[in-house]
Amino acid sequence: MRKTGRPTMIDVAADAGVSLKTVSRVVNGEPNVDPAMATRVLDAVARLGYHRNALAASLRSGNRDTIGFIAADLSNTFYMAIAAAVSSIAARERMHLVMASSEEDAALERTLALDLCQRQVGGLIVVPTADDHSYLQREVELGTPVVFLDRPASGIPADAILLDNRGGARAAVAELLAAGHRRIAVLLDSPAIFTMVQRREGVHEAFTDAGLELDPVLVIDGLHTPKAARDAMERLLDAETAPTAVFCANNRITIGALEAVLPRGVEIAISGFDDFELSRLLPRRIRIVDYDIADLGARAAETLLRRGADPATGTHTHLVPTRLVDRGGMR
Amino acid sequence: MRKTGRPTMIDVAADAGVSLKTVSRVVNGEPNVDPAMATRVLDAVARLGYHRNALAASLRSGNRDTIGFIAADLSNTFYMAIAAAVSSIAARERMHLVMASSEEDAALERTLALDLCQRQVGGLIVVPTADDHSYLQREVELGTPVVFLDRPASGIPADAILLDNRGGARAAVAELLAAGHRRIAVLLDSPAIFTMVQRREGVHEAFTDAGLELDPVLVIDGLHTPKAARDAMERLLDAETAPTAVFCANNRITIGALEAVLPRGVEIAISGFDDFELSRLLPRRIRIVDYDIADLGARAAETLLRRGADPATGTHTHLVPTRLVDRGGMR
DNA sequence: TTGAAAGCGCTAACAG
DNA sequence: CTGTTAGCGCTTTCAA
Repeated sequence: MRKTGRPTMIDVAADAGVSLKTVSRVVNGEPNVDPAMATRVLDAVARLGYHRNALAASLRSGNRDTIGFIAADLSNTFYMAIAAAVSSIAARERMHLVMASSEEDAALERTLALDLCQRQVGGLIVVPTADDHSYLQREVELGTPVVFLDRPASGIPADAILLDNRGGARAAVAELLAAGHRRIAVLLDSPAIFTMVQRREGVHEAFTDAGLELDPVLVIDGLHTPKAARDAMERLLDAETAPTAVFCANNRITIGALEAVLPRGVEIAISGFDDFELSRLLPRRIRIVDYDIADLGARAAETLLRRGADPATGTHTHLVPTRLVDRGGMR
Repeated sequence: MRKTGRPTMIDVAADAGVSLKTVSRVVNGEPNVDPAMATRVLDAVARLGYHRNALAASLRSGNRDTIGFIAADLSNTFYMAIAAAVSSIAARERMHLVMASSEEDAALERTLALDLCQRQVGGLIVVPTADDHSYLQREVELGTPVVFLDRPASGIPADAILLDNRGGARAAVAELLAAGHRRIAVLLDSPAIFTMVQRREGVHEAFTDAGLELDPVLVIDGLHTPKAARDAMERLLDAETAPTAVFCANNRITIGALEAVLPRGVEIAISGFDDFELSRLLPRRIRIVDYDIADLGARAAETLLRRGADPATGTHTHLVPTRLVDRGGMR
């Protein structure tokens, strides 16, 4: 019982009058221990208030029982929901989840990822912000499974769990076109974001499929906050030839657009990617490209655990399907 | 370079032709190292792809650089938001956050907490579900700071960060009374939950202050889901003497009540504890007992870190203030 | 079935 | 400024 004040196996062994190894056996529930001895050890454990030091144990055995999760932005409920899903799978496997946020900063992502590897995580789930992940090559080779989420990795072969961004956006816009809309506004976040590029492609595909063309004036990107989206939407509504419909490329943008549209009470069809809390309570009906967010996290965790077992060969990219649903329309 | 395949300091030392300790110095950025040697070491580090094993390092030094967070229910956005706030403070201190959910299960809470202690966390933030926390007594004595969040601990002296539940509920109901409402319904979750008891007390205080009495028929508790709250609200609205106002004791209940009220378009004042995403977009105006949720998490983290420095004497309970705000009314 | 000894990868203490 | 020697608390051989 030295500097930390915590009793060690040695203390327990001394107290029980057995060897260190016997204590180890009892504490770890190994078989072939004389019941009488086991009792003596357990008594000593209780008396001293002994708790095994899991870190020291894993040092020698090499057991890795924690999963690292690096979100792009923890203030976004999307990533929090994924973290919750991953956490629940981790708990099921008796593993721990340590989470961090790169704040959409590539350098920070790298630091955090490498930091977690130094902490000997059993695996890493990353929502990539960086555009080059070769910095993880070494860790992958050394046996740390890495799964990318929401956005693919580059410069390194690895599993990835992605949404069907293109298909979802395409379906949403195709529906608007089928309803007769021609002047369809498209609001997007920065084109530096993978999902935005994909969703934009989906929009174009829908137009192409219909033999129509998208008016570039109605396409606005770089909308990173609901406020920016609201302002953009207001400008569109004030324009001479206002759109009759709008496709919002993510939930923050949808919210911003709603903030512009609702107070005016203007007639405009709204369709958005990503569901959000309380979308059902909205006063007007909107269409949402929805998907199972818990499934996204769960698949990532499961893919990671499977990788843990067998080595890193034949990486896969999983596409999580989307579906169009009705939201709002209450009152 | 043994079983794990990962190079160790010994490998680096051999490669650089210096002693282990010199490698340690360079790797840890300690001063007083000859630049020439440092370069040689750094070269070897790069050549071998060496990364320091943080677990092994902390084994000897006793450094604890991870914070454990046990939420009551990670599917609740309230706790997720807190986790995000804690994570951000942790990051600022170069610490990691490992999170888990007790799923409102006392036994699980205990298992998780003790588990994290075995992993040598530098501190624990717990949203308590258990009604006895003496199981943590030992760890606290041994120097692991523990802070309770949202609900107080029992059977153990410890810091706690709580909301001003009573004051918030009281203010909300006082306002309804001042507006002339007399038949005020009160919807609550289970009275087994600390916050519910407090908020209920606040409601009673408001009535007492006004020299009025609360009609017990209008008080309904045990509402654990939005659905249950909606059903209860519908029953109240169908009753002969329907309430003219309702106080909802948490956000899930407020949402349920809204689901009952909005489609009917009935006139009833709604006041609820806890803000929620998009409350601003609601079609009708409601009053919310709001507070800074990030502040709640940040205070917990900061209290924990302060405890880390000085020993566990003079524990405090911090009350986070609430304020009444307008929400909704859009459209 | 039990135990002694070696070592996981690193840091701490003390010399040189 | 650099290296040597212990040891952190536990698991892992390998004997007894």
